[in-house]
Amino acid sequence: MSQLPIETVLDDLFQGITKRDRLIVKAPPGAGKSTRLPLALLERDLVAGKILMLEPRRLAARNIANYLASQRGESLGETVGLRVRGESRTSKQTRLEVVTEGVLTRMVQDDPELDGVSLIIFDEFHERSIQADVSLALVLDVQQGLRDDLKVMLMSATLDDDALLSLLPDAAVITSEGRCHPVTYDYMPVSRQRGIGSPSYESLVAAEVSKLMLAQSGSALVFLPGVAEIKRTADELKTRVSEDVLICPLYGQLSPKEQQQAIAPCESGKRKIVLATNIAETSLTIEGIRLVVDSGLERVARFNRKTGITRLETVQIARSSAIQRAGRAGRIEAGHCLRLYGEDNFQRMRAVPEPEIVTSDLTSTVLELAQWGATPDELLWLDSPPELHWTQASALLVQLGLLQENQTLTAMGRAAHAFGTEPRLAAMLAFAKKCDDKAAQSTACWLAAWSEEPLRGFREPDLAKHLVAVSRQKGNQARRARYFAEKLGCSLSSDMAFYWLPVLASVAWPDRVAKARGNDGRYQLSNGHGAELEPDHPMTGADYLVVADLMTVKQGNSKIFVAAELDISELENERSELFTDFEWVDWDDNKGRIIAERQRRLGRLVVDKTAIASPDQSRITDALLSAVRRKGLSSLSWNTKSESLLTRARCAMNWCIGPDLPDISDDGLLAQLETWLAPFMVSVTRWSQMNKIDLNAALEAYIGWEAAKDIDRLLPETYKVPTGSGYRIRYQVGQKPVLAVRMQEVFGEATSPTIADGKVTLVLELLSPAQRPLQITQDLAGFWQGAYREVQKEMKGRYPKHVWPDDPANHVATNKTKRHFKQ
DNA sequence: CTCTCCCT
Repeated sequence: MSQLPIETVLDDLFQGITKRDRLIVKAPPGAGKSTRLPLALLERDLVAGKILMLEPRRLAARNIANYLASQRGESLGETVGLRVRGESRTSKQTRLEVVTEGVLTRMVQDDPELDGVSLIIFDEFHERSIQADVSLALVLDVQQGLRDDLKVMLMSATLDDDALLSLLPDAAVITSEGRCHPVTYDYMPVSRQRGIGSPSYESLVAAEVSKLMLAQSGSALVFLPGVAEIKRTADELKTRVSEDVLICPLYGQLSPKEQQQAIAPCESGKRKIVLATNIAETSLTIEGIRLVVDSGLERVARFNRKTGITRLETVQIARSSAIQRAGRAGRIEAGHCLRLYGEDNFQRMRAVPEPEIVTSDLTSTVLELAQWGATPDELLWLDSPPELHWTQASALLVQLGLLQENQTLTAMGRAAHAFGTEPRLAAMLAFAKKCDDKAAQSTACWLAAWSEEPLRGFREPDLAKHLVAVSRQKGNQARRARYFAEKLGCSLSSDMAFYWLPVLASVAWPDRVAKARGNDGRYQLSNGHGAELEPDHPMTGADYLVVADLMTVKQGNSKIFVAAELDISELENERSELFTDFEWVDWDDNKGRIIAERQRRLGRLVVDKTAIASPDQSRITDALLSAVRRKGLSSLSWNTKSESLLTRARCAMNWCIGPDLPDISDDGLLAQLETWLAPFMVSVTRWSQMNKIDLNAALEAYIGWEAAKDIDRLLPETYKVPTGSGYRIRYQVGQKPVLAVRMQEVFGEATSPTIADGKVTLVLELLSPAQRPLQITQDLAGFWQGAYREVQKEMKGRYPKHVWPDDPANHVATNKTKRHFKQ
């Protein structure tokens, strides 16, 4: 085998690893970074302890580990080991462990000092999965605080150097060439009518693939966004290709054995078409591939903060992914890539994919960091987790009973973390463990296994039927159920505990308990959102459901796919922590009376209520205040005086009085109604009496008598012009104050008048004798000198009886005509 | 026409 490009930089790399603690290895596909590099590290014996190499996918981890072991003439589990979910192949001899991302996070959590580990390699770091970002943050924390001898290496094909270097300024950067045989390209834009989602999309893809197979030699790798597209394309292809062409689907939910079949070499004389998701985009060599067909699409999980639901979206891939996908064609010999989009489209793609941590549900991440005992601002991030997502995730963990308000784990939270599954399911399993009912525990295991990997294409609304079906399956779900059962110390049964099932589901999805809005299948979820059953759904009419699977649609109610009927009183018996008591008072506009009731609530749902017979005055005040809050400040009876005080106080805050005043913005006042408005409502019992409130007095009391006096002095309501008349100053928040006055009345004023101890200049709106606007100026002196001449000429013509002096700055002000003046 | 990937 000829020398790989990475060999030429190995010396730099060995030097880097001796001198620095952090390394960045940038190498395009074919350099040998995931294969030659780790072997070279083992051969050189540069690091004393174990090397961990992180791969983003199980399939990739398994293949690389197998390949590395075979290169050393060993079998897996000797020097080279593997650790992924559900499979651990290591021994005392093991010096290089290939692991997946979640496994690394677990290892760090279980042993923060990472005893015996000397080097951690993050392969394919450019993919920026949330797991890789989180485990890097933890590993860097370990390096800084506990293990200054630990080395970290980030390997990537395409990565924003600047961002990474500013995160790790002292890292050694090693750049390698790639090696790739030449690849030729064809572009074929697909019209919207035949594009993704249209019924003819897969037949178009299949036609192009079979044409390519006729025209070219070798096997093909086709990148499609998801399982549905893969299955339909496979069906279409069967009728179009000859029998010596194998059609091999490849995606994550297939069993390891099926996946292995898809990437294994063909029998001699045969060729194959691999239909893959982006599981095959990196770290995977498939025998005999020299043709690539790229749909240019992928599915990404996008968390909707409003509904708390993660939805899969089909989106255009990034340019870096398009390059990776095409590169698969040139691994063995010169290849060809057909892109099912235009070349201009390729140029317009975003350069690199958006990091998952920015768009994902952070519930698992918050739990992980709480277990670690750090807040996000104490760790290093390439992209910080967004604060709003973080707060929402924390709130969910609190609701699940895993986190305390102070962000530390509860006892149940610590127990849940040990289950190694997503927080909702972990909370449910921890609850099952405590409830000490074997049937409930078995059901909990099946529910967790189902939720991790639901049955695809099983159109069945009843959650119980899903679990029964899952319990009859062999494979991933059964293995996971057994794993959970071991943790709970229970045995698995395919009889579901029907009493417990809805309770368990409510523990996992407390935000998705649904209350009927009527008899027509419309429901309200405890998170406040609307959801509905399909028409003629057998559960229509049930008072309460717990929704295990639903889909948000762009507009209107979410669609409920899988649910269980719930007896709300049973949930109250088993998990009263989910419920809160609440005294609700409000003014009902339609009925024209106070509503006062004691409510039992689950999230936003009112599950029970009793009227409070004769509410006392403070309750009535509360009700009216909540009506004010709903209707806004403008619903109060403002008059000129109170409105003027409020506006002037707000202006004063901007100009001269500063932050001593309480928050008197609309939001600030609405938030403090109890403080400033309530004391003036002692005898108000109906909305119609609200107009009796002296808002001026209330505001004056709120901002303080001294401040109110200052405001009157600094921001007077009127301004006295030289004639002695006072005119109202127009105040508006965010704008300069305006004084409208007839021009003649300010003769004798040399410069623009000011207020607020001279800090603010009045804008003069100068009017004609007939009160028509003539000029607006903030600089009266300048006006007299300049533009006044023109105005004077015009005014002399139109109002000859009035005085229009040549030197207005020093003339006597007047509101009268010449005749009066002469007398 | 409901579903990428991953977790002691």
